Amino acid sequence: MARTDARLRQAYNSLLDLLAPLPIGASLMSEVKLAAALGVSRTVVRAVLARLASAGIVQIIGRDKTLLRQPLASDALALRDDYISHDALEARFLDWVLRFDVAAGTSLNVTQLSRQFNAPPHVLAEFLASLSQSGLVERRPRGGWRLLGFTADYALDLSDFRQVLELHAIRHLVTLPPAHQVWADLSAIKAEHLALWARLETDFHDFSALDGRFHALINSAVPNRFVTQFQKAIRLIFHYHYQWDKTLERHRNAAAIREHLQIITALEAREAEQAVQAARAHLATAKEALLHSLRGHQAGG
Amino acid sequence: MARTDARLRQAYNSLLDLLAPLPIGASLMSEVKLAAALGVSRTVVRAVLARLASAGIVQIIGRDKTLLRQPLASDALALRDDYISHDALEARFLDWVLRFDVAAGTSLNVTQLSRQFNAPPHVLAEFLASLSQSGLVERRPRGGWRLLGFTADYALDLSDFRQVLELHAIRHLVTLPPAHQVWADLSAIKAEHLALWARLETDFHDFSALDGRFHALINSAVPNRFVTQFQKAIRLIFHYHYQWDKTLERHRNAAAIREHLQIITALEAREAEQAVQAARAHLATAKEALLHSLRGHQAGG
DNA sequence: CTTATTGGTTTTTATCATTAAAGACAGAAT
DNA sequence: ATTCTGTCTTTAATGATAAAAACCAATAAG
Repeated sequence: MARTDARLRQAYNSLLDLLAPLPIGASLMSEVKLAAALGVSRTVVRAVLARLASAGIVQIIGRDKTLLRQPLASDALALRDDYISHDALEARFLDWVLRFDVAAGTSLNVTQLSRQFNAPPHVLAEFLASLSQSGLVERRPRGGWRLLGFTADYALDLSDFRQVLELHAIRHLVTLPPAHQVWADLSAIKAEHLALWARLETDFHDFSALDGRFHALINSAVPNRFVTQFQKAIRLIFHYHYQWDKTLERHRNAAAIREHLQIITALEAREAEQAVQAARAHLATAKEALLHSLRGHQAGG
Repeated sequence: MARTDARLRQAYNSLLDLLAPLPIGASLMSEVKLAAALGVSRTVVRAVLARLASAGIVQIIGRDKTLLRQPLASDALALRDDYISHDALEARFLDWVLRFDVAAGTSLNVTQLSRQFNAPPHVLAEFLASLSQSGLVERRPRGGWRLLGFTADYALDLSDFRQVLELHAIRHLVTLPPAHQVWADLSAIKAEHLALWARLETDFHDFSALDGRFHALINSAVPNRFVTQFQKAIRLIFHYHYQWDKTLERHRNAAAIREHLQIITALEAREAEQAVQAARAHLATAKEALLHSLRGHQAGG
C-alpha cells in the first residue's frame, strides 16, 4: 500500500514513556522540542499528538497540550516485527553464500531472498546491486540476478589482491616516524600475540579475531578509503572461511602466530625487506588455507 | 501501473517484418521456434499471436497459424521512447557529478535524478547503490542519498591506489616470458606513441585515448578481477578530468608521451627498477595534473 | 510409442499509485 | 523579536498489478 507507520508507532510509544512520570494536567513541550526529544520530524510528532488526543490521553487546545490521564501499558501501539538492519543482512547473506556453496551461475530471485532474510524486496535489490561491484553477483540481462559464486578462481584473485595491498602497507609502515600511533598499537598487539601463545593449548579459537585485528592494523598504516574498503571485504570472507576449516586448527594458528611475530619483529627493526619476506610467506600460507578450506567445503558440501 | 509492454510491442513489430515477405495463406512456425527467432519468451510470442489474430492478420485454428493478409506499415505498434541503458546512465551521471562540481554532502533525490536522466526511479536507486561501493555516494540514514563528491581528498586516495596497482603490474610484467602476448602489444603501442609524437603538433588531442589504452595494457599483465574493476573506474575518472584541463595540454601530452616511452623502454630491457622509477615519475605527474584540474575547476565554478 | 507442441497455471520481476515522512514557509501567538 | 503552529509541497517506501518467464500436463503429429 504505502510506507509503514512504524516510525509513528515507535515515536508514540516513546512519548508514552516520557509522559508516564508527569502529573495529570502537566503541559507538554512544543512540537519542535518534542520532535528533537524523540528524534523524529515534526510531522510525526503532530501525528502522534493527534493520536494521543483521540485516545483521550492529552487534550489539545490551541497550542496548549495538557495531560488528561496517566498512560497505561495497554495504550502502547503494537510494533510489527521490524526488518533486519543492513549490516545484519550483509552478514546473513554472505554467511548463506559462503556456507551453502551455491553453484556458480545460480540465478537468485529477490522475492525468495526477501522472504528468507525478512527484508523488503527493494532493500535486497539494493543490497545485491552493491554486491555486484565486488563481482560476487551480477545482473541478468532481463530481470533477476545471477550468483557468480565464491569460486576457487575468485578466492585466488582475492588473495592476490590482498597480498598486493598488504605488502604495500608493510613497505609504507616502516617509513612512518617512531612517534606514529601505529608503533604503539603494534607493540600492544605483539604482547597480545605472546599472551595468546602462552595459553594457546586452550584458547586457540581466539586467534581468528586477533588475526583480523592484526591485518587491520597493518592496513591502517595506509589511510586510503579504497584500501580500507577492500580490507573490510577481505576480512569478512577470510573470517567466514576460518570458521569452516577446523582441520589442524591449533597447529595452524600456532604457525600463524609465529609468522605474525616475525613480521612484527622485522617491522620494529625497520627491516623493510625482511618484513616483506615474512609477510609474503604468511600470506602464502593464508592463501593455501583459504583454498584448502574451499576445496574441503565443496567436496563435503 | 505495472510493467511496460515494450517487449511485446517490439516483438510484434519484428514479427510483422518477418511476415511481410510471406505469401498469404502461409503457415507460421511453432511458438517455440518463433520465440527463438524473436529472442523472447514463449509467453510474449503467445501474446503477440493473440494480438495478430485480433488484428485479423493471422488466423489461429488449433495449432495451425496461417497468414490472412499482408501486414501494412500502419499495423506496427507505436514504441514509447525507451529508457536509457545502464552504461549510458553511468556515463551521464559521472559526467554530471564531475562536470558540475556539486558540493560534497549534497543530498540527491531519486525522483529528480530519474527525471533528469530519463530512467525509472528504481534503476537509479540500484545505480546509486552500486556507486556507494566506490565511496562516491552514501545512503542517508532515513531515505535518500548523499553525494560525497569528488573531492581533492578522494582524488588523492584514488591516485595513490592507482599507483599501488600500477607499480605492482609493472613489477609483475617484467617477469612474464618473452612469448607472452603483452610484449607484442607493448611493441605495437610503442609504435603508436612514436607515430603520435611525429604528428603531435596537430593531433595532440588523440593522446587521451592512447593514454587510457597504455595504462589498460600495463594492468592487463595482472589478470585479476579486482584490478580490472578498479582500473575501469580509475580510467573513467581520469578521462573526464583530462577533458577539462586544457591548460598546457599539448606540452603536457608531449611530456607524458616521453614518460610512457621511458617506461616501455625499461620494460623491454627487463629493467624492473628502472621501469618502476619511470612509472613512479609518470604517475606523480598524472596525479599533479588531476589535482591541478580539480583546483582549476572548483575555482572556476 | 516417441517427440514436439500447446494450453493452462504459477512464479517472478518491473513499474506505478498510494501514503507516511520530511521539510519549507508564512502567519499567529507569546 | 522570537518561537510556535497550520498548511502545503516534495520525496521515498511500499503494496498492487501487469508483463514476462518458467513450469507442467495434455494432446497432436509422426
